[in-house]
Amino acid sequence: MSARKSRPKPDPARTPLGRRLHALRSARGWSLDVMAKASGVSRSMLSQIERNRANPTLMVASRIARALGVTLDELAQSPGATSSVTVIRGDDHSHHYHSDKLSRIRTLSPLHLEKDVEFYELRLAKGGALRSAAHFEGTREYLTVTSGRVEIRSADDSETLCAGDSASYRADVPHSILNTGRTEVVAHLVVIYL
Amino acid sequence: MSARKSRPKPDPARTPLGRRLHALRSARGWSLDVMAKASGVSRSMLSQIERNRANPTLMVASRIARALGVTLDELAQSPGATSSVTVIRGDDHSHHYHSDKLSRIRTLSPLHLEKDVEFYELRLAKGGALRSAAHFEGTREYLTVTSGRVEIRSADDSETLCAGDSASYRADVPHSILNTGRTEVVAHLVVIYL
DNA sequence: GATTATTTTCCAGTATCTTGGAAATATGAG
DNA sequence: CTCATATTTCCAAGATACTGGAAAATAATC
Repeated sequence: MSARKSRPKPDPARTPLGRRLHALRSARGWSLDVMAKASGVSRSMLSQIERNRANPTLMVASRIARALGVTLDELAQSPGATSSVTVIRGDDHSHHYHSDKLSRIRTLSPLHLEKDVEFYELRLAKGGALRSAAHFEGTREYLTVTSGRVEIRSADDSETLCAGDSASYRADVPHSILNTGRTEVVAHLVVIYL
Repeated sequence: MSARKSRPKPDPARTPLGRRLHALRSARGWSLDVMAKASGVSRSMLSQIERNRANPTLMVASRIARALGVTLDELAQSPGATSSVTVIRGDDHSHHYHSDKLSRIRTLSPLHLEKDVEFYELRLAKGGALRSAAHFEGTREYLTVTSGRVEIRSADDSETLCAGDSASYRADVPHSILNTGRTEVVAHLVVIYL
């Protein structure tokens, strides 16, 4: 029949999951049935997911991703619509540190490290800033402020951190760390290549 | 009371998701209520997920991952059957540091950090050692030796590092860092809760 | 120990995920 | 066109995800 019952589910669905799944499946010429057998998820379910009439459980989504050979993030997360900065407030007692007059970054792990982790000690004089271009996709930075106040900018998000605060944010977009306080900033930075 | 209703859900659950979530949450000192507000998922749901009494939808899982600042894969994927010890040789120039006579660990990130990353500065006097019990499953440590020589032991593997070398290894098994050289060891350690 | 506050778990109730099988639609052959 | 086959969508039915508030357990304070 051509007439719908009245649009069963308006489904605001900001998730492009359905479209993504359909693209991936049809791209490799799989029918719903084939896909069902490959993933262990029923044809009905797959159909509903593709039409955005249901958002699957993590378990089902995981099975689908595995059958397609993609990661969950590749399947679910929109290219860059995820949050950029996550802030966790720490307690107030700032660690006392000796302060220099110059801004500098000291590498605590070998430069150009062939690893997926690097870490640094950061010192920003008043007004100093560290601006970075986009790193490899999936790169993430973890910053802990030991003293001073800094502003983190990643993509469109912006957050201010005080002594004791920590933040993690995407580093695969242009990002910067700014000293917005009146005192020197001492912080420690961990960069993780996913 | 003490008597269970009869075990409501045996739940074969090969997914360590609950444990992972609990680890990540408690690692940053968040209560269910705080986590609920941060993620937009109800306390009840979070509690059930942690106890493996429910597997969330992709939407809910995504919210949780975003609140924690981790990717969906980091949250959901299998613990990662990666190798135990991975060694990367660095160049020789060791950073010069002043040496103490006593072994000690200095925390560069707030103790009981509300993050899934912690890092320390390690100082081991001659013959000193740091032995750790198993951490949460999926925990991994990244060690960079600034000076001295250390031996890393994780599970059955053992590797010796010199100044400038880095190593990553599983920390969800008993592991230890030993000063096997004649000089003091200075190293930096990053602990990541997967 | 008692009281208060905090955190976690339990408990309906509602919404919806998930599935097997039945309709509907599309594709092909003769 | 008719029939047969393949693919997708629709449809009950059962299971369970998800939530808000109550109860239980835990921690903190006096």
